[in-house]
Amino acid sequence: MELKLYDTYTRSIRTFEPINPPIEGCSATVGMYTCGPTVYDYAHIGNLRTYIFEDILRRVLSINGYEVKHVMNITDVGHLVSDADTGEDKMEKCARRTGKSAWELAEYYTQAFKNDLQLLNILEPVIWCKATDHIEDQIEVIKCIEEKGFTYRTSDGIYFDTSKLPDYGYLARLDVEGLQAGTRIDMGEKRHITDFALWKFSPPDQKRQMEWNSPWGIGFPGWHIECSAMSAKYLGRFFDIHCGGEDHIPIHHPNEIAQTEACYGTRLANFWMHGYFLQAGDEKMSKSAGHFLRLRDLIEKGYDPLAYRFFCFSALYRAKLTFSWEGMESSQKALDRLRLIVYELGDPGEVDEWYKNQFIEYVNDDLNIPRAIALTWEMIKSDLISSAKKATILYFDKVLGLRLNEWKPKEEIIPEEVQKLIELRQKARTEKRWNDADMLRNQISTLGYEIEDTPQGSRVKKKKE
RNA sequence: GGCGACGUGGCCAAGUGGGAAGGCAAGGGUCUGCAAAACCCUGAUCACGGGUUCAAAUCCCGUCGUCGCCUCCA
Repeated sequence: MELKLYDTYTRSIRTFEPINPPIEGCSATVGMYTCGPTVYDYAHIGNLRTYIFEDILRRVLSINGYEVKHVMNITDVGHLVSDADTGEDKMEKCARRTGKSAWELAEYYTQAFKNDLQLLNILEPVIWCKATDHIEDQIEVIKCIEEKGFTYRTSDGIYFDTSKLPDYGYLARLDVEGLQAGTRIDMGEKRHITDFALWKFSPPDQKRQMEWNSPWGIGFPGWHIECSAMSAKYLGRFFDIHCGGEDHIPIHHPNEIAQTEACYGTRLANFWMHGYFLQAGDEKMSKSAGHFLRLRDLIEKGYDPLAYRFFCFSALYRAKLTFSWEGMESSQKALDRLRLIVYELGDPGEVDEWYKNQFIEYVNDDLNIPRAIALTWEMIKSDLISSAKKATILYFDKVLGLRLNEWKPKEEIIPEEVQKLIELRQKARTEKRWNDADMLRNQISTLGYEIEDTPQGSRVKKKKE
């Protein structure tokens, strides 16, 4: 079945074909590079939305029969606080603030990030690559760009001269002259507003925690070069899909493309895909503005990380999604219901072909997960036999990744005090002393437990605060 | 100021030329000693005003509104 994906580069939906045809007897391998985190702080749930989108993409590629070589970078150096290339390095700044070393911080936030991915059931990249582990590779690419004549030197670094690429910024359809006219940022010694640093020199008066020797002097690589260097190293000079957040469309990705075009003459990736922002109420979530929620915050409020994953399924990846606690509650409830239904379906039998094909059609239509979810509910309500429903939904879950097969109703540990009251109430009920029974139910409720009477007897569960 | 996106039932949102998905909430019902849970049922002239068309939520123009980018950001 055809897989259609939206490509930001051409601003159109295109049929996906892998660049490298399959070797006989094997599935085709698809190269996928996803811009990873800058590890100077925790990820917020808006960041995580993008990684969930990329995970869905990867899983959809898989069910289409592709082997996915998924690479994600960890940016642990060189990401400046300003695109004017005049600000500080985020890692160094954070290190100074906390009194820890930049290396320790990078390690700490990398682990925190990986932990979030795991909680969200996001498949681990096949290759993780850290910017600081690839300094030599980055220097090589900068040398190559320099040899081709695209660089110039200022007092604080080596810069990329974007005016030498006629189609610079094509990905974002940048109006370079318009930008130039409306200059709002400090140009420093840059020749053009869109020029960016490839290599920054360490400040002469200051010893940086992270710095390396290079043909141009002691310093550190610019933010964009790592992606060009590492993607070429692991996936080749032209690979299948490059992903990131929508915020990368105007700056980071055009710069990556510029570097790669200058050095290798390719536009880096065949498909450019971008996840759109999670809105926090009226505005977007932002680290710099200081208002953001972490996955941890959701967990502390009693939500399951996978309920957040499910929440992200309510909108297309290419549309903004508004976060609210009401929405979170809605997703948690829906997921709880789905889990119980799936659990009670019993053992899986045969996957239903019609629903399977319908599902693939929806997810292959530029990852229309909301529609796939709607189909899931329809399938659940259909008159298929239980074993077919179970097998079919477990097939869906290869893409949805909700761990539906692992879920079991929680065994409640009931305190003895509550257990006694339940027994008393049961006795009152058999003796039809309804007033006593209701009173006991109130007492149990005060202790934080809810009672559900079923034909098999009373079931108790802890109330959610 | 420049560029761009969006405006679908109470909330989150699919649908982009011909029957307005789905989830949550709400109301009604079945069940229950009463509840709860579960299940069933119910609802939208698609921001507004023009236009194109046999036919428009869907295309075109205008108005209003919201948001994003042009500072770092997923």
